Amino acid sequence: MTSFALGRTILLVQVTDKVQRSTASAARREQIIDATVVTLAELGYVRCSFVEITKRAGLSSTRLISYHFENRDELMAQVASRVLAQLGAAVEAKVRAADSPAASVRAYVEANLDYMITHRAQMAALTDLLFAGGLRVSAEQGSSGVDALTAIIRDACRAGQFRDVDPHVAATIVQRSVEGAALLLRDDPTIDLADHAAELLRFFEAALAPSPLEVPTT
Amino acid sequence: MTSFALGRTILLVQVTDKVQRSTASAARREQIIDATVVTLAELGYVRCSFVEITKRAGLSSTRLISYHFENRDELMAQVASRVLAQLGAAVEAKVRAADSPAASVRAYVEANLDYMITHRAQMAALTDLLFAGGLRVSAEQGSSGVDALTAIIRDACRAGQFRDVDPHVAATIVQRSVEGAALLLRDDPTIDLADHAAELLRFFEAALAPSPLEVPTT
Amino acid sequence: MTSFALGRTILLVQVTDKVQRSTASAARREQIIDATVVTLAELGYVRCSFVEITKRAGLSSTRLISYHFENRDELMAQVASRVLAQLGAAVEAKVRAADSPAASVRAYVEANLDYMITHRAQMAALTDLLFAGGLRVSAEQGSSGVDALTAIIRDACRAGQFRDVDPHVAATIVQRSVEGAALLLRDDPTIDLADHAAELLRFFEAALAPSPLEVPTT
Amino acid sequence: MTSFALGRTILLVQVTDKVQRSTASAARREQIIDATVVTLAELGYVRCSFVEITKRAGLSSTRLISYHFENRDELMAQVASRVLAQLGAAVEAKVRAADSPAASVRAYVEANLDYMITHRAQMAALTDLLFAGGLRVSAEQGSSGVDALTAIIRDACRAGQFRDVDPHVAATIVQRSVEGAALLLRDDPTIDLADHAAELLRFFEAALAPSPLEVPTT
DNA sequence: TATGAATGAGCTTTCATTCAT
DNA sequence: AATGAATGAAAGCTCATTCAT
Repeated sequence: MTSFALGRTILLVQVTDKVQRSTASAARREQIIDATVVTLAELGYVRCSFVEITKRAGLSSTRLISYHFENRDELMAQVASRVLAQLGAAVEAKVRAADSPAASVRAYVEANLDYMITHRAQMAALTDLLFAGGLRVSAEQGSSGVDALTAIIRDACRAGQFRDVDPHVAATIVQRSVEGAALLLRDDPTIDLADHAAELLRFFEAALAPSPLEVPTT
Repeated sequence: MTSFALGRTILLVQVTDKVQRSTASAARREQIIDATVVTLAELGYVRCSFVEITKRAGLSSTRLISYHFENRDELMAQVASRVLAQLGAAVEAKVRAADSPAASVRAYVEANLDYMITHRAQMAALTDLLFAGGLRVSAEQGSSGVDALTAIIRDACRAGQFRDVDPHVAATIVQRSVEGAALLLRDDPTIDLADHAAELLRFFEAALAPSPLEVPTT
Repeated sequence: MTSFALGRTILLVQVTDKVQRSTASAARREQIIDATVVTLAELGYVRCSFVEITKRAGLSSTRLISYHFENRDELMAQVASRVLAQLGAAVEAKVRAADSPAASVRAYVEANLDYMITHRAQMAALTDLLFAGGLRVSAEQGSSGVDALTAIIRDACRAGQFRDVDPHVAATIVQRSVEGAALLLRDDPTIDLADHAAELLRFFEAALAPSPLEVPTT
Repeated sequence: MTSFALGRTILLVQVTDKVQRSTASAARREQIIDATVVTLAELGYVRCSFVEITKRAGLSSTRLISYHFENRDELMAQVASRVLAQLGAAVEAKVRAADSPAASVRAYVEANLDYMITHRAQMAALTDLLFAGGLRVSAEQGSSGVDALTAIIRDACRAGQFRDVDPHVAATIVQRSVEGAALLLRDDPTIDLADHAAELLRFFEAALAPSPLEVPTT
């Protein structure tokens, strides 16, 4: 749902879940993915080896990872995909519940920061994958956050509910600021993101609010 | 000058230029740093190995790198330091020449984007180092574009030249948006950043412009 | 029928067809053997792994191969046995139909080359197994084209229909030249083997033709 | 010098000796190549691992092999190249010393078989590389044996010293028969190749000798 | 008859680094 | 200042095979 289309882009997050898998296998994959998230958050992409994942997952050997995933890249892509889906779902739910453009933007920002706070390992893993791992998020999965925001802002502008801004640029600015919060959190895990979110929203609301003088000047 | 104090923070950019070095040695170091910039831009942090740097520098063996730099981390820190200094100098010069807060912000954004356009490899290398490489800019080095921006915005707010915003949050938003441009450039090297810069500035100027209803506090 | 008793001799082609097997099982084995022939021809002995065979056979897992064959060696031996039997039958039929020693030799060479042309994958697989795979053909199986040829030539020599040559050496030379054709075919699949066969026969007929000065010993 | 262009052909023996190497390094490489020959002869291509080579070479670690050779393929190619060069030199010397076409053919056959007898490990290694290893000998290195023979036979035919045969086919037959001897030796290390050589030569001399009736019949 | 899951042993290769000149 | 040689550790991956159902 969110973009995070940053970093050196080499791999593509491509989910191939069309492959039929048994329940047991799916559970194993889940287990491995979860352990990989933890390992990534703890050691970073470079040191996130099969051995370390195996330790954290309590597997009998690294061979199990090779067995369940095509290769390291596929595993990492699956991890990113999983986290992105989770984050996307969380954000989408809150945005859908909003009843005005301003509320949508608010929901978008808050939902993102909320996820960051409550899913620190997932965020750390995701950031690492996208930056250090050189993972490129596929178009669908990656840009939908900015795209959704763009649509919301565009509509609000047309309806006169937002000031006349370039919707895509505005959406990008919001997105970057949201992403920036993840990095603040990384640098200082004790930071109060709720506060930061409030400040961001104050700024964006002021920036997007229709100017009282605008109508007359038109 | 710029912040970029993001990413997994493991290392500190610590410049050891106090050590006296011969001219020949300095030239060698320069050559290696340049090749490292290219390698980072091309392969990313993870795959930027001594072997790859050696190839691009045309060195006889990786031994030369080990000889001139304490270790991989020192080399990377030197690269970051070098690029940050260059970028900082470029930005600082233009910001100093500005004669108003609005002009300062404009200069800041434009100078950053200008540097990105004209120094793509350096920018790619820097982003990689700071995001993926987990480099933390030391206090002196990264006296932070955000901090400078914050000061500018704070003064402008007090003088009533900017709307009453949280200066640090505003500065952060500007900084993230500027950094985001680097990523746009990476994803699409043909993008017109000048255009993007203009749009960003339109947005920020509107967001920061003093409300006509606000009474200057001074 | 043919020799090919070459190569690093480690295994013995040992047909275990005494084991009673169901029709379904037999069909599966056939399917796997066929896929193995294709894989051998395509990738060579060393890289002909269960995984690759499985892909080409369209099996669900390599486990099916382990299930139907004792181990890799048995599978390979079965493949060799199958192809050798096929080749042997083809050659034997034509040689039996010949009505003179010269015609027999001609039939032998032509039948071999004919098989190579019409069964390229089988031939490639067989060559790989016998040369690279280190398969040794068991006595029964490989009652050896060389032996058959030797007998033919010996009889013809005694009857004065062939020049007085060492029958076994002559047979070996013919056999090697025939095998060599398989390699020509492999190096250049567009080669005209019929032409090559004709040239070979011209040579051998001249070499074996009784000297006009020799008096038939019979 | 000789062809042995048999087997699955995947790699190319390509000597890149243009690279300048120090004496010590060259000695190491030689040592490793020699140990590889022994290992190949002893275990075959498949089981000829770096570990086994290291044991036989008395190296401190397999890392030394990686250090001195680009990769496994390069090592194997170097081994083949080395043996082929040695064999080629031995054969060439004796063939050059011959003073008639018949003597040349005799020298060629004898020199080849002689090398096989006196360099069994080398021959075993070479056969393995070309068959099991899927090494393809480059044009220059590979076919020069057959080419040289072809030229000799062609000249002799034109001069009336050999019967009118297809020179290339005749050369190929000789070459295949010579190669066959290597395989005889492999199957039965106690075989008397000198005897075999003599028999081969008797056959070829008879086959190539100008027919006494030929002139009149023309 | 078939299959999913698991496995241990082994492979080559890459890495930054150190020893010694 | 430079270099060749060597190195240990660790990595991901492939292999045929076995356990269990």
